[in-house]
Amino acid sequence: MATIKDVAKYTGFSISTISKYMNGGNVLKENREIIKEAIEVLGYKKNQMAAGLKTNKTMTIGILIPSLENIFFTTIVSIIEDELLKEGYGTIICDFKEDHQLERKKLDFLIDKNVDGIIMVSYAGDKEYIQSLLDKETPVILLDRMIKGLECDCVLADNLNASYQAVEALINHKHKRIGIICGPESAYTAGERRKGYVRVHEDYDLDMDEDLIYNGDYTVEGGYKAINDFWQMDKRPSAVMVTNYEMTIGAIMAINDLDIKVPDDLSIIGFDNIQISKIVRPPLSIVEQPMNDIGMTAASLLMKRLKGDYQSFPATYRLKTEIFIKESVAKYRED
Amino acid sequence: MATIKDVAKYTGFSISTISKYMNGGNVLKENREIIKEAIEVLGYKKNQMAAGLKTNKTMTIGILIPSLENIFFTTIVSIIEDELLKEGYGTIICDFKEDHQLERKKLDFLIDKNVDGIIMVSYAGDKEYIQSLLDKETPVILLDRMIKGLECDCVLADNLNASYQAVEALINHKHKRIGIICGPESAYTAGERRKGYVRVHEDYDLDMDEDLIYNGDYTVEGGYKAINDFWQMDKRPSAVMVTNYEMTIGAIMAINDLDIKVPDDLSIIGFDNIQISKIVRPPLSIVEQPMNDIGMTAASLLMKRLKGDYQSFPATYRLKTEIFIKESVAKYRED
DNA sequence: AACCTAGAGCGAAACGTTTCGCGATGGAGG
DNA sequence: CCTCCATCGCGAAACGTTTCGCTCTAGGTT
Repeated sequence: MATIKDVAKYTGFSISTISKYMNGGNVLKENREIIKEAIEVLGYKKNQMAAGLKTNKTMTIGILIPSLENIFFTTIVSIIEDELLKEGYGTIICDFKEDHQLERKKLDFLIDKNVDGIIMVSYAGDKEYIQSLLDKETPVILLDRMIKGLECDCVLADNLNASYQAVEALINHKHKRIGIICGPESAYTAGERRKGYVRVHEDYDLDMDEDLIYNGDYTVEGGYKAINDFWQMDKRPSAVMVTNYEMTIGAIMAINDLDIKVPDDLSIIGFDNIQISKIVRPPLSIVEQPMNDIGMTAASLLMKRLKGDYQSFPATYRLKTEIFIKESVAKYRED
Repeated sequence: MATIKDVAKYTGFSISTISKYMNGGNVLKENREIIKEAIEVLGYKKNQMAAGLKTNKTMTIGILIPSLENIFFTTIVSIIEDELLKEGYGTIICDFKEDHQLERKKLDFLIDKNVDGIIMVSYAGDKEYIQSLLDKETPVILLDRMIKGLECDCVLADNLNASYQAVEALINHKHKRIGIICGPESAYTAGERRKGYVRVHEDYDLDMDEDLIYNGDYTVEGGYKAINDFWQMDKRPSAVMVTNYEMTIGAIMAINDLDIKVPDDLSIIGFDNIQISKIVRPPLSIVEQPMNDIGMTAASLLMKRLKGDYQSFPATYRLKTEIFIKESVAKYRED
């Protein structure tokens, strides 16, 4: 492998001049050509480790997500990865299998790897630890969920309005008893989505039945159980919205098992994965998060911070969701 | 950040002794204790970059897959990542968005990052380039598809037997006209899955109609079109097997749109994702690849190579698939 | 004509490790 | 008692960069 030394020898310049060239410093135009050619001929590539030893930069970003099997996160990661690559940054992607213990461990691992910055989805929300990273000038971008009381950049979907609009659509279809299958109280997103539900009821002056707010746990089983519970009620809801992908799956399974007719017996709006809306019958209405936007925004915000631009820190980007109403939602009719 | 120097000063030993300790060399037991404590106190962490500069090891593995949005791959990646982490290796994960051009570019990127080894799913199958890596003693493990004419370690599912068994199951249900929705001719996996179809027909002495072998392209649209084509035939198949996940989705969409009754009008076996088998009605029969096995095997094979053990190179691990027959498959009845 | 300044290139120290070869010690074997 | 060898620790060079401060030149400003 050719080193900077070889290039220096080949061209007759000093090592420092080559280094200058490599880093975009002032070098005479004609000499630039000479060096460029030499690099070509020798196949010289900068040794990141050696450079990093001096600069304390690894040109590597750590990405930490709850699960690599969750397409919502991996889609975003894929976008981020591409954006960062354009700037010469590599990414180390870790998942913590939705395990609070592991989250800390994997985060530690990333830090050990000397990443220059971190983009993460935090469940545990270890305030002190993340603060200590920020103090060390390691930029951290929070994805999908904020951490209360922590001053940190954050990019997420507008969860409140997402559920607001979904429930609003149901109200416009004349539904009066609308169920919502929420996530765990501990999850930031779950709280926001619940708020949207509450607010739209207020705005439309609609009575709210606490029993119709189901506290799930963002798992398939949770969604399954929720529908079963709703169906055992004396006064069943005529419509229901599910607030994440896994529970949507579970809800559909329950609907199948209970032979509930959609949308005649129940209207339903799911969450996150547009693809499943196509394979179930009837086509499922869906709230879709702006994954592309989230990825792009997170990447460019991180780049900004890496360049030392801490303008408007801490920034929070709350990006608009989209709602697709399909045949799984119908006008409410009294039987 | 404390360096090895600080530890040396603190303990009174020389730098080289500390280094020796760090790398498991011979150090007096009592001194080991002293050093251990010093490291604790000072919070010393080895600087990978400095170490790597000497050893030419980054302790980083590159993983390259076609798409981060394909749960089959990400599940495997997640397992690999965990296994490698146990050995202190980090992973840089790239996807090439199913784009042959990008594959090479991303691979270059990984090489530029000085990864110690590579685990990849190759579509383009750039024989020369991968050979050049192997020549440079950079271990490469191929996942999911082999590259013809390249001597390289490889871990994949037993695709031939996967489709053999699926079609065999249909034959056992008395089906005579069985359709198969294959992948593109260029894909190694597609060829194997086709072979299984052919072989089981031979073994059971069943007539084979070439028209029932549909050459798809592993996309949702491809699966959709395949079912439509089959349904326009004079002599429709009574059962069909789909040979990847995306086409399975497409096939189900078509079945819904055409109002085909499963399994009365058509029995169907899908591929890869056990989860969708639960949310469609009736429950879908599925061929499942041993993702866990694939990941574990790939990781441990790579570790072996990294340690310089090139025993039985090139090794090919062909892992058994599992088949789950559900209600989407029924006994064939003449109408 | 004298003075400045910006541009261009150079030399050397520094980053934090690993590793090679050497010296010291001490116990085992003859 | 001498030799030998294994164990333990040390010093110094090396890995491939970046960067600071220096010199030199050429052109522009007074």
